[in-house]
Amino acid sequence: MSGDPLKSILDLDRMVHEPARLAILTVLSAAAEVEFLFLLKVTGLSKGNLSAQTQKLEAAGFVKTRKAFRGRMPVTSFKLTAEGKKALAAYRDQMRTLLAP
Amino acid sequence: MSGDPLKSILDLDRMVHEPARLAILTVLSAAAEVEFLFLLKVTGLSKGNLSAQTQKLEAAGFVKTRKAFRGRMPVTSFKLTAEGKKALAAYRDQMRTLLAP
DNA sequence: TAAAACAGGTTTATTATGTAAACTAGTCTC
DNA sequence: GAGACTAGTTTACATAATAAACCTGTTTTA
Repeated sequence: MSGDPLKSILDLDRMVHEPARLAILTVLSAAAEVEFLFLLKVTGLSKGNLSAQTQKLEAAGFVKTRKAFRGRMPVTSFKLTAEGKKALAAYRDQMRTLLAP
Repeated sequence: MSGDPLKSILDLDRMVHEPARLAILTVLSAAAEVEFLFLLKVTGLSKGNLSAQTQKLEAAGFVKTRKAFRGRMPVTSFKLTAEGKKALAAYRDQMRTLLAP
């Protein structure tokens, strides 16, 4: 199924591979929906970085953003799309293969 | 032994994490010493990129470069240093931990 | 109720980084 | 000895991540 496992390293999905985004995706993969401030705490990213990275993930089609209000305060929530789940699963498979030998 | 596995994603060693270098290190970890042109073929990197990345790995202390001649032609060879082996092993451990849950 | 402090983010600006294209020094071939 | 080739290196460019500053609205406090 797979080609050369070594050259496949160069094909790693950079959108997933970047540590900040990998952390975000990992959290999202474990819960149905997650709020901005929760992500902020569990990942330890800065607000600016978290905002930028989630926007990139959304632009890539891996994450769906939902904006709402709780009382009068804004709340932004994220969830993985089907495509995002697929991409993360593929990345994990590739990484496992690389770590195996 | 480890702290929060999520936040540890952000501590991934970037010198190892970069795909081009991860490919190089992976090859080096499987052989005592490896030549430039061999690396070029098995990794599929461009010459310029391979040269740049091996120099970074050397500057980081992960790789030792040896320059010699075969006949009259230059041959550049690389091998992992003890520090390089340690860094790669640590990276693999971290990645395995992240993929486990 | 005006001012100050805070919440929840976003935008802009600054670095750093990876990558490719062009170059170099020397060798081989015709 | 002119041109092509080998084995790389250097430079220049384009992306990218990160931090700092900013913004809109809300709550607190004096």
